[in-house]
Amino acid sequence: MNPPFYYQIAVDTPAHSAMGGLLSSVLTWSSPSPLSLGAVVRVPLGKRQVLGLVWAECASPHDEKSLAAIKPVAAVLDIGAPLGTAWRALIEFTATYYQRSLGEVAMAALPGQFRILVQKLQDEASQAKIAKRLHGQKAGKPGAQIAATEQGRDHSPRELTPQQQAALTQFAQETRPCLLWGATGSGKTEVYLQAARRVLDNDPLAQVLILVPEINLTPQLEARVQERLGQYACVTLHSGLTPVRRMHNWLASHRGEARIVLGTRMAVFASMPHLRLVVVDEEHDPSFKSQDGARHSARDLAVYRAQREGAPILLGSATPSLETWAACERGRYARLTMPDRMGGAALTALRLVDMRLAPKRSLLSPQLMAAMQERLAAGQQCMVFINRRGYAPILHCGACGWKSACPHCSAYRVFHKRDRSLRCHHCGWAEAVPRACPDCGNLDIAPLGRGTERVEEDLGALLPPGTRVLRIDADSTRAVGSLQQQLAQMHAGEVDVLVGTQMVTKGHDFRRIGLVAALNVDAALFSSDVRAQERLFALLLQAAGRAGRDAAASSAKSPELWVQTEMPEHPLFQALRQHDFERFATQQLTEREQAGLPPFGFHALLRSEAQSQEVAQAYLNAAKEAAADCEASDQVTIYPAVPHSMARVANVERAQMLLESASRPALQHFLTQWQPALHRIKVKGLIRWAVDVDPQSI
DNA sequence: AGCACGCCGACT
DNA sequence: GTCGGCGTGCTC
Repeated sequence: MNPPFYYQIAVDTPAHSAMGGLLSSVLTWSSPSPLSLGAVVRVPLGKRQVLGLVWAECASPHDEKSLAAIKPVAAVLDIGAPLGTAWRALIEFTATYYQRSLGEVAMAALPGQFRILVQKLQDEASQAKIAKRLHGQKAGKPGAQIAATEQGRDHSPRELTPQQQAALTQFAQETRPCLLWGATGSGKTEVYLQAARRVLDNDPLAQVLILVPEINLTPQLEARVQERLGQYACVTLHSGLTPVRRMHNWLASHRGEARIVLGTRMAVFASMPHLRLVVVDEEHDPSFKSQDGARHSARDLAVYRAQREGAPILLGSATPSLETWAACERGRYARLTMPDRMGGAALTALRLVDMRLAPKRSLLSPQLMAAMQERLAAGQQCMVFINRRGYAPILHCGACGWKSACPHCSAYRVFHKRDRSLRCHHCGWAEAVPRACPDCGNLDIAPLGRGTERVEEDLGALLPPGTRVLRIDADSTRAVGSLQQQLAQMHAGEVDVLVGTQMVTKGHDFRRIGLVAALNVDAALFSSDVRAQERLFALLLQAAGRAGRDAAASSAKSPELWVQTEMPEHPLFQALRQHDFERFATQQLTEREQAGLPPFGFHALLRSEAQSQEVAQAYLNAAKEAAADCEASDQVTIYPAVPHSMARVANVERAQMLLESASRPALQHFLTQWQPALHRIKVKGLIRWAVDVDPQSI
């Protein structure tokens, strides 16, 4: 009998070892025969069987005790080739940079269906069955839902505008990551597709990764890819796919069969053995930053991955993130500029309404209503954007002051008139609207503020009878396909006025919209969130881009973006008026440099959750004390522990502590040193804690 | 995270 | 006398 081989295998056991660190989730198993690094395996762990990834070979342990604990690997999942060196490097980088265990990151990056297969099939113990499900070969049907490859159709390139051609040429010559800074309607998508075509045409194995911020944007880009690059197999990866389908698409990419992978942030972890081009569309979008588990930025990881694998990367946006913009200024990234809208479409004009002069508590100013009526009379459509769904954000009793607070969260429940409910948008707690004030019995309880439902109602009352108002938000689009159906109604001209949340500002071209109005934007101007203004600028410019793509074609009045504000003199609006992102970015970056904020300083948050605020903060305070002994702690400022801005959600109190450093490597080094101490701290009643590197908001 | 073991209150 | 509450602790 030959001596067994020993391997370090990554498994999902958060904080297994009190040592913490990268390898805290890597344990040792044996195998009678050699295994490939990157092989996906099933291993016994305690009483269960779990998914594992072979990470490294290791020597037989010398001490008897740990040798006795080692069990053999139970099975190897046949996924074709093992996961490659580059993929494993991406996982290792992610785990290190975002301070998570290797196993957690690796298991989250693999299709969830793998875990289910391991559990389902362990009693059947049939390798053949596992193989069959992995390949999905039932009666000759192809496993992956790969878009049909049509050889016959004409997929010849579309003629590019000179600025598109220039951007493409420059991109082909660049070795640095490239920002494609293109106005809304300048044709960024066509540049992505041509760049992809070049790569795919020249290399029969080449694969292209395209990331989009939202699942809602995949169908239309998929259609464009199908139309322009239909001869190449394309798969999507996003949370809307069934687990089995996602696994098949993932495997198609892993095997190199899918030449184009199109997806949301999860797609950055697709195994792509022949990755030759990465595109990140709307790179500034906050959705690229994961808000659960390992809080990674898919955009930043895409940049790392592309550079690591020598693939060119194109980051597209009309309003780039200030991080990306600063990287261009420093020459780390190249900037490709496309200022002109295609077909010479007119720039949307900004109209500011000074709400200090409007009647108190009115939301729709008379000027805005008059302008909308004018547009409607001219046969144009209007869009009203308000980032609040429901009827009113608060229900309020005028007699005793009762407000519709959520019993489980530090938030108010939103009044939804449609189903007469009070709903908490944070924990989901819902109740029927009380007939009278629950505290004093007063019958006269009133909605406070406005959401999409109420704006829809107001518009119905204020606009001429017969005006067709449609509302699009998370509530109206709950059913599958309803978003597409509602958008189609809008395109078909069956709607005069569209009311919606953020959802409607992204990606959809409504050619007949002449006027876009943004309501209730002032909160962002006064927010303490460092990125609030950046997000508002992007949102408003994006909203402006929804209007007037056809304006040049008709003799109609040029398109307008209406913003109602109590601070029309704010510099953000002055830059927005000129569609001058550069001016806005320069001004913001100057402020951030002076304040040492990103991208001039670097942040991490230590977050904690407990039944009480005291316990949550006690953990953070203990962590702060332990920090003094860590290397590089002199280069890191640790701020006092404070309650999270939404302190309680679903009866859990949340606290956080900000860390700041002028040096990214110093912060990284410090965090790595700190990690074991964080694991060692025991505070009674603590539910969980986590480090969030490069937090989106603080 | 699971899933054990383990040590104290209300049931057949 | 057992069923079961969830408090600590381990998983190669």
